[in-house]
Amino acid sequence: MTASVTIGEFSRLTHLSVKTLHHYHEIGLLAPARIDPSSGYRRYETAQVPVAQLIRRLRDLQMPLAQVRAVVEAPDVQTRDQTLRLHLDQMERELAQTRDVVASLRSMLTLPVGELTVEYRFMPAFRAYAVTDRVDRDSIDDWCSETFGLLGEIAGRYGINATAGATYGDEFFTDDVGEVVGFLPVAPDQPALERVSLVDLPASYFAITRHDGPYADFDRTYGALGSHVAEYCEVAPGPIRELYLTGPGDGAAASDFRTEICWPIQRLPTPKG
Amino acid sequence: MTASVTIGEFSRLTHLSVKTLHHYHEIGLLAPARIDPSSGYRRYETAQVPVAQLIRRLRDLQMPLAQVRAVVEAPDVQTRDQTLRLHLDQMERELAQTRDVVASLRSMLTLPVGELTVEYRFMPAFRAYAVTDRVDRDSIDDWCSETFGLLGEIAGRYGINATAGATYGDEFFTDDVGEVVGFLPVAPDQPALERVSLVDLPASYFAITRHDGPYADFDRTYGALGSHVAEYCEVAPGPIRELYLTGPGDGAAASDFRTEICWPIQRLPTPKG
DNA sequence: CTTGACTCTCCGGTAGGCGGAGGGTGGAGG
DNA sequence: CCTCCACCCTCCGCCTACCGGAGAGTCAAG
Repeated sequence: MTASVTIGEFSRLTHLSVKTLHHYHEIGLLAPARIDPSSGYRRYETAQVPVAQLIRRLRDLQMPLAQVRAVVEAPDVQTRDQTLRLHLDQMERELAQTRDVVASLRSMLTLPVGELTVEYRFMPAFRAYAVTDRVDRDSIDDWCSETFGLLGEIAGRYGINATAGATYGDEFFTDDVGEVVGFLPVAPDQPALERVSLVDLPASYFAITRHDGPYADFDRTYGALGSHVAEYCEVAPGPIRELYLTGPGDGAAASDFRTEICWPIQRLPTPKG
Repeated sequence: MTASVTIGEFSRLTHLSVKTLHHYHEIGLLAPARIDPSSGYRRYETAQVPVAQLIRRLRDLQMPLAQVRAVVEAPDVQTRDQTLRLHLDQMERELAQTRDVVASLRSMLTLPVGELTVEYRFMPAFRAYAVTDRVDRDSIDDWCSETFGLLGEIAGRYGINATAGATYGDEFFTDDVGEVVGFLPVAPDQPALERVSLVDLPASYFAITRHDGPYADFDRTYGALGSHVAEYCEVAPGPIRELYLTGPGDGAAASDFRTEICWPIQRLPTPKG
């Protein structure tokens, strides 16, 4: 039913390099069926080929070895397939995202840098329903769709007609993980709810510009606005705000999204610097 | 027009971490505009933001820093955009490929392992038009479409009615790069041509199985056939052959591809081992 | 003058291996 | 039986693209 082969033969059967097999043995992911006690030679069984191939495929998909291990060591087929399916879904989302970045980079090649229109605005303090979390940058899309799904639902139920927004702490950008607050402005006498908290956002001056288009292009607008602020304003501490004038919740296409990006500043800049 | 900022501010403008900026400085990819001689503090210019953002985007697409450097240091915009467009095309091909692997992995989850039908056959020596190259595994798809495009064209022009194939040296699988020979069998008196060489393929016994479906699933059939050979046959040296019974050149869908995989063996196996 | 936020350099570690040195094995041919 | 060569072993360092932290210097506000 099954034959014993040397590491070189096994390498040919699985298309994994000898070095890789050594590595997988060392970390205990794929140990040879037995080891010759005198020579130390590894002997693999042909029955191990399918496992090795599964590992190879998962690695081809950039799955980290830790996750690969979770898959191949899954106690039963159901668990294994479930884990796998999750990763595949994940992969497909990332693929779509990469496609977006590629597309936006392409458009960046053909389209010139647009003019930047910056508006200075004082935003008074206001109360809002809010969802606060420490969010990882990789999962911000999921988090947003969940959060603004919830806030949108609440807005509909209570007849709140306000523009939702979010604040992003500095660490979110610099450390790729930080505090994010999704908010929906409400009247000061709005009652508390279970699923969202009630917060007061502080007043501040802001340098504001509108970003038109998909979120994949945000970095350019951020950079342009940030450069502008660095040149003409005094930066104030506190998180950056985004106001989602038109977003996915409005059933618009990504190219029709409208977002205001609000950079906190100390005061209105003096005309001419 | 431009303002000088500290590394921390620059980090916020570009969403690159301070550590990353240090790194880019060290390798000379993105040096600060100037360095304070007394304190050693880096000072960046806001004019550097777009470059930094380009780098960030390219890194998001997994582009190695060496290539990123080639792009940002391109002498003119034409060169740069050309390099970039090439990489983006490349990316999109890889994306498509990844999608295929994901799809095949999904089907692997649902479909059982098929029966393996192995046939033993003696293949006499024959002459063929051939294209021989040292091919990298990453570029095998491109190489094949080019090679078999050429061979197909020649077959059409000279009225050759034979099944094209290829041989793959061991190193192609074990080292991810090796000699590949695309061939088109011809009569022994076939005249030489300019664009392809004329080679004689040696006779050998083979263990042969037919792989039905897209090439992304090859590894399973390879593993199954290889395991079979390891159990029942004596492996012979020499490259593995593939015969493309039905392939992309025949206008078929990937699921209708038919390929014979031929594993060289010493002799016909003795019935019952 | 202190405090706290920033910044500097240097060292070490991470994943997932690759490449090579130095030395032991195994089977085939002579 | 010997020798040869291909194969195998372990160990060490290197690779990319950074991250984390230590220890020390710097800057601006209070």
